Amino acid sequence: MSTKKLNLQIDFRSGLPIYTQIVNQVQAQVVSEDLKPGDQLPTVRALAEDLRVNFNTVARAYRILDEERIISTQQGRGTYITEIPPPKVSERLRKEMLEALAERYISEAMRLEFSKSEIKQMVSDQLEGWNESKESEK
Amino acid sequence: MSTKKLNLQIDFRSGLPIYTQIVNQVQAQVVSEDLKPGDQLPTVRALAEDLRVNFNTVARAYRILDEERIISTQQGRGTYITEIPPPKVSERLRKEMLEALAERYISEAMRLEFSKSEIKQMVSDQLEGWNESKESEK
DNA sequence: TGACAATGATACAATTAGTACAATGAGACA
DNA sequence: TGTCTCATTGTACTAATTGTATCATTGTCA
Repeated sequence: MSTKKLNLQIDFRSGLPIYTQIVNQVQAQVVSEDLKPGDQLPTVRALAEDLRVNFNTVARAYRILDEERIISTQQGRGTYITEIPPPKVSERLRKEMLEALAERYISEAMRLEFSKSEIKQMVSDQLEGWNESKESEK
Repeated sequence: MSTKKLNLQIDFRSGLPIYTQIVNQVQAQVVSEDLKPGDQLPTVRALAEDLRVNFNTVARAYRILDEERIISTQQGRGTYITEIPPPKVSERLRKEMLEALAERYISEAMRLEFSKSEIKQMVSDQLEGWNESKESEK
C-alpha cells in the first residue's frame, strides 16, 4: 500500500494559512487527477515533517478535506481519496441509478424473506434519523 | 475436515475497520446460509494470509463473532459455525442485515442527492409491482 | 492593548502488527 | 497402551502507527 507522495509547495510568506494551502493544493490535485480515488495520502505526521510544520496543521487540513468528502480519514489506518461523486449526470440517468439501487435493496431484502412492509419501514426509520451532516456541507 | 473457503472481499479504503468487515461478511454468509452450522472456518493464519492482513486482525473478528455465539473458536482445534444458532441470534442477525442493506441504499441515494421523500417513494413504487417470483436469481 | 485566527504541544484513542505462549491432536515408538 | 514430540491452532500481551481532542502559545490587526 504505497502512500502517494504529495508534492506540495507551501509558501510561508503568502499570508494564506498553511492548512488552507494544503487544502487548496490537494483539491487541485484531485481535480487534475494527480490524486485518484483510493490513493492514500501521507500520514499527518509524515506530511508535517515533509513540510516542516506541526502535524496538527496537517490534521486540520485533512479534517476540512474530510468534511468536504474529498478524503476519508480513518483513525489508526490512514487517509484516502474518496470516490468522486458523479459531477453532473442527466436527470434521466440519475433516476435510473436510483431505481437500480432500490431494486438491489429490495431483492436482497426479499431474499432474506422480509415482508414488503418491513422493507419499507426500515427505510423510513433510517431516514428519520439520517444525519445530514454525513453529507458535505458546502 | 474441509475448512470452508471463505470468499471475503476486504476494502482497505472503506471507512470500516478490517475486523468489522470480516465480522459483517461472515454474518451475512451465515444468514444467507452460505455458511452452515458445523462448517469450519479457515484458521486465523490462513485467512489472514488470504486477505493479506495480520492474523491478529482475523483473530479479533473471530473473537467478536464468538462473543455473538455465531461461531465457536477452540484453541488448538479451529473455529466452527455454531451448531445450534439460537433463534434469537439468527433473528437478530437477520434484522441487522436489513439495517445494513437499508443504510447502504440510503447513503448511496443520498450521494446522488435524492431527497428523503424520493428515496422512500422509490422503494414503495417498486414494492408495488414486485413480483415474488422475481427473487430467484442469486 | 485586546480579540481572534493560526499554529504548536501534549495526551489520548483506534487499528493493526509482533512476539511469545498454551491447548489440541496426530504420529512415532517403546 | 502410554508417552513423547511436534505441528497446528487460538490467546494474551505489547508495540507501532495512525488520526483526534484539548488547550497553550504566537502573531496580526483594529
